[in-house]
Amino acid sequence: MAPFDSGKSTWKNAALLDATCAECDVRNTAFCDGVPERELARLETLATFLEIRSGETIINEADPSEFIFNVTVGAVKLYKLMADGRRQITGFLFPGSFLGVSDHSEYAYTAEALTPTSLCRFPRKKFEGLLAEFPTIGQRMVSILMDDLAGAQSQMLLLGRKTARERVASFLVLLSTRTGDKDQEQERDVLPIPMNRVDIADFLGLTIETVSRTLTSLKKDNVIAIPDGGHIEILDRDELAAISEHI
Amino acid sequence: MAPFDSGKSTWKNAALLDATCAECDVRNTAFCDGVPERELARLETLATFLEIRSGETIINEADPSEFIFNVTVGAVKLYKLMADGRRQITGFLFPGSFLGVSDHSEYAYTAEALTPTSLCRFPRKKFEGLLAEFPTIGQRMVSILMDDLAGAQSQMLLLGRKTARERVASFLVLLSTRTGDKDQEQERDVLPIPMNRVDIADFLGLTIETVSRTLTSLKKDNVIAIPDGGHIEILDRDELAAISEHI
DNA sequence: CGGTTCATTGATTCGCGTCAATGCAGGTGG
DNA sequence: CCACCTGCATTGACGCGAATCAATGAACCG
Repeated sequence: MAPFDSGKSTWKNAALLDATCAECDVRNTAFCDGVPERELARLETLATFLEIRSGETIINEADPSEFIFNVTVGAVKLYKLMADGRRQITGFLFPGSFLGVSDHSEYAYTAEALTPTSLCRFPRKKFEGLLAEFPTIGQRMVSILMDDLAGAQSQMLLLGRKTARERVASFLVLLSTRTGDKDQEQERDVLPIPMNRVDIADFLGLTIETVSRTLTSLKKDNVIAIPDGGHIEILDRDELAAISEHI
Repeated sequence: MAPFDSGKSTWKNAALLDATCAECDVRNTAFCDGVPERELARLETLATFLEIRSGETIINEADPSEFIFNVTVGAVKLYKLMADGRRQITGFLFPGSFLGVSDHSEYAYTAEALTPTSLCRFPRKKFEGLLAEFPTIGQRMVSILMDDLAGAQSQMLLLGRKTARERVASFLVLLSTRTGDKDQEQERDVLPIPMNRVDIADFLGLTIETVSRTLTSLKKDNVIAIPDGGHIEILDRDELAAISEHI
């Protein structure tokens, strides 16, 4: 990646796309599922479709939360920073995920594209109008946010109480449930890993060295294989799940 | 507390109360704020009012999520357990808080009363009907759940990246913003601490010994005072906030 | 009073972080 | 084509912060 390309650009530089809600890949998983088919044109008038390059920032923590987003293609990381640079990645988003959680009127996290990513964007004000107009969106949003909150609780258990080995195993189990639904290599359980070691470490509350050592250890125990940096193959799923919960 | 009293009872043993939504203390902070005044009677037909003793369980992790709750009086802890007994407290709830987050159709956590607690309860199915009937409830719920999610993200930063000293300081700052709004001793910053050291440790991802040592250290540095086990006085709020973010 | 529970304090251990060196792939230019 | 980067991952040596193990203190209560 060219130097002027990394980290500094935002959605404001993003390419605008000419997409439609009716043909959207995540039509039935995002909150749009709460909008009846015949009203999709109405939804579309409020939506803007964006395309983001890898490494670009979508929203910044503590900025005013003017928009909400749905991820339609790609992968996104969410993180919070401390003043001295310590970072906690609070989640990875994949197609269908909601993006733009705010505490009162400010974004609660920074969001950055891990891969080339497509999004649809709604102004928050208009979105609140939509909630009034289509109560089923509210039901879908409550369901989505509760699932996200349940995921956050599980991550708190991981960060507060699990060992490094349990964390890495949990991460792989989690990843395997979130990605690769329509891949052909499903039975061989080869996970694409769109994030680097730094991201994994900052997600698990560890260092890159500990992540690396732990992956090596799992490899030595024939639980996983590492064909290349971008992929991990799960050799023994039951064992991995057992390690993740210390059974 | 008598032995037969601890941990085993649930809301099924709870005393039923004869309360009203109109007179409710949290009428304007809970999702009920989304219901217009004239429709409160309608809301009330769906609500059951409960009173729970200290130490009693309100819901159990992985049980079917039949109900949702609002806390109206008292304090509640939420936690997840591992098979070997390790525990992570994922939050403390105070009056106005929503209770009953579920992952699909199962509760995501166990909830237990820290003090004598009053709650109102709604069957989940009926609640979904309410969402359809009063879209403003959906808006309130989205706002409440987003605030909870933002809080969960902050806690992930704490658990993943903060030192013991930073965690304890963060906890005290957090507590001071959640409790004691209508107390007279506001300016002296004396926090009531409804939870014991084990609960604090399990919330912060530490041990009781580390919590105790850290509190002693903060006391020695004249940042806090500990008049008795149930209270902590904040002597230097700015310093405490600085420690919590390592500035 | 003894008994129980909870908090504090001290001594020691250990898992993971820190520091440092090496490996390895991809890109660039002579 | 190969020498030389540069960025990321791996591996090893060592140190530290928090956990563990253990003892003591303090409050409460039958």
